[in-house]
Amino acid sequence: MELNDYSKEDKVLLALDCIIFGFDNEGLKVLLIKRNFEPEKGRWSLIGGFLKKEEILDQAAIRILNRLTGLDDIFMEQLYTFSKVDRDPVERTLSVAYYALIDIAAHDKKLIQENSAKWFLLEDVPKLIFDHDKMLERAIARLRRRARTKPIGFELLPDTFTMPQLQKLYESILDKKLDKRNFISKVNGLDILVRLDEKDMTVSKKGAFLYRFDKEMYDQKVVDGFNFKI
Amino acid sequence: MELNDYSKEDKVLLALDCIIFGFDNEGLKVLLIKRNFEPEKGRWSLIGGFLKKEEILDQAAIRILNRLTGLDDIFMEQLYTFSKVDRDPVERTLSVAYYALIDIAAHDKKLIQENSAKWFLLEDVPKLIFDHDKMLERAIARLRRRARTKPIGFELLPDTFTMPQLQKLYESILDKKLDKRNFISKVNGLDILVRLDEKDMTVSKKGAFLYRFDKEMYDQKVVDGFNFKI
DNA sequence: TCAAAAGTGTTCACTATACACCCATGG
DNA sequence: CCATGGGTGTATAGTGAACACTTTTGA
Repeated sequence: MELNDYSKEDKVLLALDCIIFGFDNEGLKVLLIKRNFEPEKGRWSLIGGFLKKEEILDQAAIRILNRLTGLDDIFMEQLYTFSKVDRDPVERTLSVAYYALIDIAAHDKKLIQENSAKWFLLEDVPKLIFDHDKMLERAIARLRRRARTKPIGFELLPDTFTMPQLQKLYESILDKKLDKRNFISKVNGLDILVRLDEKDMTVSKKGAFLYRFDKEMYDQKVVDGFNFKI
Repeated sequence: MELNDYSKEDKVLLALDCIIFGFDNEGLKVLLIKRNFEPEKGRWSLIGGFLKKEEILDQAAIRILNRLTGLDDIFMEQLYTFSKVDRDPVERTLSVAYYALIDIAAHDKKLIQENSAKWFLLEDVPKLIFDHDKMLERAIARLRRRARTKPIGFELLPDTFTMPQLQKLYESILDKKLDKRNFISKVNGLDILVRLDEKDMTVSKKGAFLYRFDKEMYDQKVVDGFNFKI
C-alpha cells in the first residue's frame, strides 16, 4: 500500500530547456548558445536553467527566455519532460522542454551577443549537447502540428507583414512549397487578417500590402465554433 | 552568467499520476482509486507514485500502472508536467501525468479491489483531489485528438471486436454520434482491419462479425506514406 | 524596357455528410 | 411472427489541389 511519507522519496534536480524559434527572410531559425561553462563547454546547446523552489514551470521558462531575449509576453508551450538517467553527466537531472515563438526582429541583440548565442537555420543546426537534439526534433514536430490548427505562426512575425512573408513562413514551418493562389484564398477565407492601406516597399518594386492578424476577430470566431486550419 | 554548480540548485519531489482509460459497453471510463492514506484520505484520485532515482519516467509509469492493473505492455503516453507550487499540500511536488489505454476486460480485477479502485464513466467522475481534475481534462483532450490521427482506439478493445463496438468506442471518445454507414465505409477504406469468419452472438440475435486490427498491415501502410484519419 | 515580385479565378478530384431499407435470428 | 440489432449504397455539398497570366515600378 502506498504511504504518505514523502521524506522517503528521492528528490531530483529539475531543469528547463527552451527551444526558441524565430523567422526571417532566410527561413525558420532556432536560437542556440555556445556554452562557456562546463560540462560540454564550447559546444552548442539550447538555453536552459533550473527550476527554483518557489516557481512554477511556466514562470521558470519565462525567466529563462527573458534572460536571453529581453522579451516577456512570449508565446510558449510546455513540450515534454526528458528523463533519461544519464542525460546530464554531472548529476541526475530531468529537464522539462519548452518551445517558444518570437519575432526575431524584436529581441535584444546585445543580450544574444553577451550570451554567445546565435540563430541557426533549422537545416544548419549543429550537433547539440545531451539530448537537446531530441528536444529540438520534438519541438519541430509539435510546431508543425500546431501551426496547422492554431494561428501561432503570427507569433513569429512582426505586427504587420505581407502575404508573401506569411506564405514563406508557412512553407518553412511545414517544409513544403505552397501554391500562392491557394494559400492566399485560404488565408483570406479565414477572415482573421485585416489588410492595411500601407505597402511594404523594401522587397519588391511593386510593393506588397501589409496585413495585421486581428486577434479579437479570431477569438470571437473561435467562440462561435470556428476552427483555424491551414 | 550561468554556473555549473549543481549543488546550489533546488531539488524537488517528482510524482507521476496516471489517467487510465478503459471502454466497455457502457462507454468510456477512467480508473480512479479511493485513497486510504493521507493526505485527502477517503477522496477519489488518479493513481500515482513517485519517481525513483534510477528510473526514467516511462518506466515509473509502467511500474505504477502494473501495480494497479497487473498489465504490462500497455499503451501509454506522457501528457504534461504539472507544477503549481501548492498542488500537493504536504510538500512541493511536481507531477508528470501519463495517460494509458487498456482493454478493460484484461485487467486484474482483484488488484483493482485491493486498491479500492473503481471504473467511472467520464460523465460520472467525482471531484478529484489536488489538480487531478485538470489532469483528466487534459488527458481527455489529448485522447480525442490522438484518436483521430492514430489507431490508438484498438488499445481499448479486446483483440477481436465488432463494428458496432468500434463505432460506439469512437462515439464515446469523440463524444458525438456517428453515421453507421459512413463510419463503416471509412474504416473499411483504411484497409487495416481483417474480418474474421466468426461472429459475436452475445449482443444481437443476428450476430456481428468480428474484426481484428492488423498492426503489420498498418505499419506497412505508414511506411508507404499512409495517414490514419477518422 | 525589362526584370522581379505581387496579385488574381476557375476547374477538377476527392472527401465528408446525409439519408432508408432489408436481413438474420432468438424468443 | 416480430422485435432487435446488423449490414449495405447513392447523391450532394464542400474542400483541397492544380494551374497561368497581368500588374507595378525601380533600375
